[in-house]
Amino acid sequence: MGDRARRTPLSALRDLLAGPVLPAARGLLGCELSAGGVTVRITEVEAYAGTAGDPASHAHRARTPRNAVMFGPAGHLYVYFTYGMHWCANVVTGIEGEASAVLLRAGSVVAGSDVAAERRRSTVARDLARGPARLCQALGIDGTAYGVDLLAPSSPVRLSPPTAPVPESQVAAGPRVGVTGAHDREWRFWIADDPTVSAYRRHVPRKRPQ
DNA sequence: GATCAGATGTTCT
DNA sequence: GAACATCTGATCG
Repeated sequence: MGDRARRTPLSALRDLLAGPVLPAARGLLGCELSAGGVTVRITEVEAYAGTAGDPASHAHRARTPRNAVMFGPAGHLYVYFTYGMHWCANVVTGIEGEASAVLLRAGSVVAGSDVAAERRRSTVARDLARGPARLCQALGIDGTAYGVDLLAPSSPVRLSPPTAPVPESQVAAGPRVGVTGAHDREWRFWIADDPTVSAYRRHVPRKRPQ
C-alpha cells in the first residue's frame, strides 16, 4: 500500500498532467481554477496532441514564439490571442517536447461571481464562463499570465484538484468545436448535465471569397 | 430557439 | 494576404 495513499491530491494532479493528454483532459474536469479573485470549476475541455500527429494543434507545424510554452513541462499555462479580440487558456500536458495541451472551454463560477460579472458585463450566472474566451475574461486572464506554473502556490493563476471527483458516468465525449480539421476525433470532454457547457457548433467558414 | 454576419489583430504562408 | 481552437447582437421562427 502506501505510496499512493500518502501522496497529496496536488502531486497526484501533477502526475496526471504529465501523462497522456486524453486522461489528463478528463481529469481536469471538476478541477478548480483561480485567478483575479474568481474561482471557476472546470466543466468542459478539449485535448490537443501537439507534435503527436494532431493537425488541429497550434504546435503541430513547428515551435514558434507563441506556442513555445507548450514544448516545456506540464502544468504550465498556454494563453493565446485569437480572432483579434479574445484570449484562450490551455494547460500544458505530457512530457517535455511533446507539446500537447488541454483547452479550457467552460466552467461554472464558484467564488467571486460578483467580480466576474463586472468583468463580463453580464449578470447571467450560467454565461459567466461558458466558452473559452468568456472563461478567460471572467478570470481576468490575458497575455501577462503566459507560461505561469498553475501548480505553484505563488502563481497568479492556480489549479486545484476537484473537491469531489467527477463520476465516470458523468463524463461525456464528442468532436471538438471550432477547429478546421480533424472532426473525427472525439477529444472534447464535458460534464454531462452541466448547464455551463457551451453548445456544439460545427466549424463554419466565416466569409465567402466572393 | 436557431441562424447569420461583423468585429478585430496576431500568426504563418 | 489569408486564416484563425470566438463572441455579440440582430433577425427570423
